[in-house]
Amino acid sequence: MTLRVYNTLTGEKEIFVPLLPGKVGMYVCGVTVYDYCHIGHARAGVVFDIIFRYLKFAGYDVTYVRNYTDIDDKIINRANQEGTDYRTIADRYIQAFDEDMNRLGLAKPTVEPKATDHIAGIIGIIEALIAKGHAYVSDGDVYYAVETFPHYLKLSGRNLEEMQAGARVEVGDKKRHPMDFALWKGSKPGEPWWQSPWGNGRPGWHIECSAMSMEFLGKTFDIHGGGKDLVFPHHENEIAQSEGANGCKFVRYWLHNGFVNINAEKMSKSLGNFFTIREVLKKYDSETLRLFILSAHYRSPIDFSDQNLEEAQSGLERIYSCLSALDDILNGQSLSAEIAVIENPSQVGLELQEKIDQCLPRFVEAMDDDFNSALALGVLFEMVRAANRFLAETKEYTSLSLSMIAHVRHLFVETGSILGLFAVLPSVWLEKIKSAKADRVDISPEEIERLIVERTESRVAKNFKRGDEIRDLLLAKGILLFDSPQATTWKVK
RNA sequence: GGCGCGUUAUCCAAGAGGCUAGGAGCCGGUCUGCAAAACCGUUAACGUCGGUUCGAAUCCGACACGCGCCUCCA
Repeated sequence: MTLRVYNTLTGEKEIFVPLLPGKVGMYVCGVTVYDYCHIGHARAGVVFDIIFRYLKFAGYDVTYVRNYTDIDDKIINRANQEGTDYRTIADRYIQAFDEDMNRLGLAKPTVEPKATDHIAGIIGIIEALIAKGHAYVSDGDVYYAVETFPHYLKLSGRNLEEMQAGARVEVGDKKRHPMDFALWKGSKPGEPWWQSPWGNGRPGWHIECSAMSMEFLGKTFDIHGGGKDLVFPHHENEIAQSEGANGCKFVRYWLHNGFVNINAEKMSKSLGNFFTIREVLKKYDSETLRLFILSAHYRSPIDFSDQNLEEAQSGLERIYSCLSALDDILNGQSLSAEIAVIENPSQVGLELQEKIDQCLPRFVEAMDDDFNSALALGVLFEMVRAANRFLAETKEYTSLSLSMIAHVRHLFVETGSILGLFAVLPSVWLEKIKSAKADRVDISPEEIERLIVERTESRVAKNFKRGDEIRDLLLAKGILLFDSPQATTWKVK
């Protein structure tokens, strides 16, 4: 397997070769903890979660660092609004972040450092930058002099002159150049502060990521990720800081995920068109949200809408229904060695065997191509189709067919562990969806059960008219009935 | 204004010079008292105009439309 990744720095897909064979260092920008996370954060979390999982699956020893930026103007503003201190705000939203990511089923990163635990490292880098002439002190603040770094803006492919042309950059009177950015901010009265060679103050945005990545991954490491909106200025500034201070390459592969849109427009706090993760998870199951996110390539924009989430749910239901049927057979059948010493696999059996053989290679091929989860899911849906067909046409399960079914089931466990899907017992997941839908319907399960009993009695008495009336009545309330020889079951449309 | 990205059937969405993507849906069929689920079958696509090529959704150019970054943002 040869992994190829799209590198923002070069604008091309490149063969992934880690710095040290068998090891990967990966840093992903987490969040500034001043509010609840929205679906955009969920996407970034899920995308880098599957990248982390896939790298491990590919045999790498991955060190995955995802930070909390727990000191920042926004946090301070929020604290002032609520009349409390910055720590209270930061801790509250760190906890909320952890809850949200946990519910989304994200694997824990190797390290989750906080900016405020790395003030010494931050100060060290700033000192190095001043010593090398990349930074200057100005009235208690320290600024990075962007003109001293020749590669500035190499990631976003711009140049300083163009940036200034139509720019809305305010020239701070403390700055030498309008594009210079703060490394250290002197604290105003009432603001949190740490001691530094330049007086009491706090770090600027950007520097904490340089410090924490260097602490855990070294001066040069393999992968740095984040949302597209971080390319400029955040990641551009990180490069300037780290490469300016260390004099060596900072990051080998830059990966950026696309936005979540609402009606084709970017979801963002400033536009006010965002949904928090916890809001969405009230309505949709977390694996549904995951499937929705993974059904598009991570670099493309995705449009968040009820219709798209419901389609994702239907798709996931299709998979879980199949898995549930597989489980029923595997749990219900005991292997009888006597059956079929010689088996002639049927046509559907041969098809299924072919899909089984191709499943993992095709899945891996898709993921190797810049983590093409949408294509990988397509492979799994083909597996579902082949398995359903096999189940529908197989009357007696021989040891061969049972082992094929077990193999299919295992493939979903294996690929699911990479995508973070199918982690729930199928019967439990299906039941959960059913009851969640039932909550939205204007009729109680007890009432439904009562009507089903009445309908069954009518049908036994060949009173199909009454039976159909009841079915239509329930259908009008969004309840579908399924008759089988054993019993009548129901689900919400 | 600068830089960049996108436009695939009813909708969502992969693919990227000749090889069935996939999902949701529509319409037939099997099953069923009639249905549903499941399965089978069928349908349909590459924004517009040029160019390169034996062959173009795919490469090149122009145009149109949409979006993003250039200000805090995942």
